[in-house]
Amino acid sequence: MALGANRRPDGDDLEIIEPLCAVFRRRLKSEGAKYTPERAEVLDAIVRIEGIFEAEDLLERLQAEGRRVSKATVYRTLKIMQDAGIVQRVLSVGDQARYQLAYGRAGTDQLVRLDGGRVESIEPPGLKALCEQVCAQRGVKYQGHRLQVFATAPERGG
Amino acid sequence: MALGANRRPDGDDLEIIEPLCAVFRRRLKSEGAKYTPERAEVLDAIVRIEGIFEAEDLLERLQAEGRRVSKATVYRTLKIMQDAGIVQRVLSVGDQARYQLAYGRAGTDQLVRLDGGRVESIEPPGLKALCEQVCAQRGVKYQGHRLQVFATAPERGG
DNA sequence: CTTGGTGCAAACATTTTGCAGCACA
DNA sequence: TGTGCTGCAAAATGTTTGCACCAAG
Repeated sequence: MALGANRRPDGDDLEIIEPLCAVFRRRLKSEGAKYTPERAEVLDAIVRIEGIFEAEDLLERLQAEGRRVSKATVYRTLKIMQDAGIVQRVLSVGDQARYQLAYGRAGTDQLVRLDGGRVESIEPPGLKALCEQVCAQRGVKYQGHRLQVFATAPERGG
Repeated sequence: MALGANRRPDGDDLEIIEPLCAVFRRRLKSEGAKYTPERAEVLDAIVRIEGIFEAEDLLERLQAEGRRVSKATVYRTLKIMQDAGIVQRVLSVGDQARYQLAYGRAGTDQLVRLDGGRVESIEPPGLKALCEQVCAQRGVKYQGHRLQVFATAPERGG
């Protein structure tokens, strides 16, 4: 289901879809851009992925679902969404660009399960202060930070 | 100056070059690989860069200095060094893979200048402990972490 | 000598871009 | 109705690989 049309109030993602969609439309309008079905599809897919994804994940997912969205459009939309603050590039462990939903969800800090790929938000106490301190020491202005903590399931027989 | 030959005890990088070179040679030998002049050049360039670099930085630098090392060799050497733990990939802000010396130096945490793109390594005190604590609380095994702190030049008139 | 390494250029994978027709505002 | 958007495929990166000759051990 695309975002703009036929939205029903019973989806469990709606709490996030609704405002996100609005943010996106507002942003698009503010720069004279259009809210097209393709862009809605992309946003919808991103929301449903619920985690970190690559451009190709989106493309595969959309095509597997029979959506008619081209590679070029996925990349173009992703770029717009980055500028709009809807998605953000996250730290990549490997080669490709990876993104995550940046709106409505979470802080910027994550616990990444290396076994399975699940990602959850964390809020380590005092982290922001620590980062601000680093900046203060170097005489630069703190603008933000992002932390990934990597973990695996605890050992059983070890 | 390549690493293996003509080393003199007055260089200020030697304290790091020496053991690194040894580590590299040992590693190469352990897998039946050879210690070639090209590999020495690459290692030398990496040490002299003293920070985060991309493959192309190495290539440019080497070629600007008249070293005869090809792109392919730079990439191949970089891969070997990664496996050997001599360099590590670090978080990329843009598109390309970035590396830094992983031996004797620095961790994975960075201060990213949003104005200009400079990246430098930082070591916020207690960060690792904080991350380990997060893992402990969730009952997972800490495997590592990565932090990026974003900053801009301090305001002057604001 | 043998085995692995090098440079080159072609192959690759990912992301970007030019163009002609199409659809949103 | 006009401007921007789409898909396609070609171009543009950044990285890897095949091959013939060369060098380290």
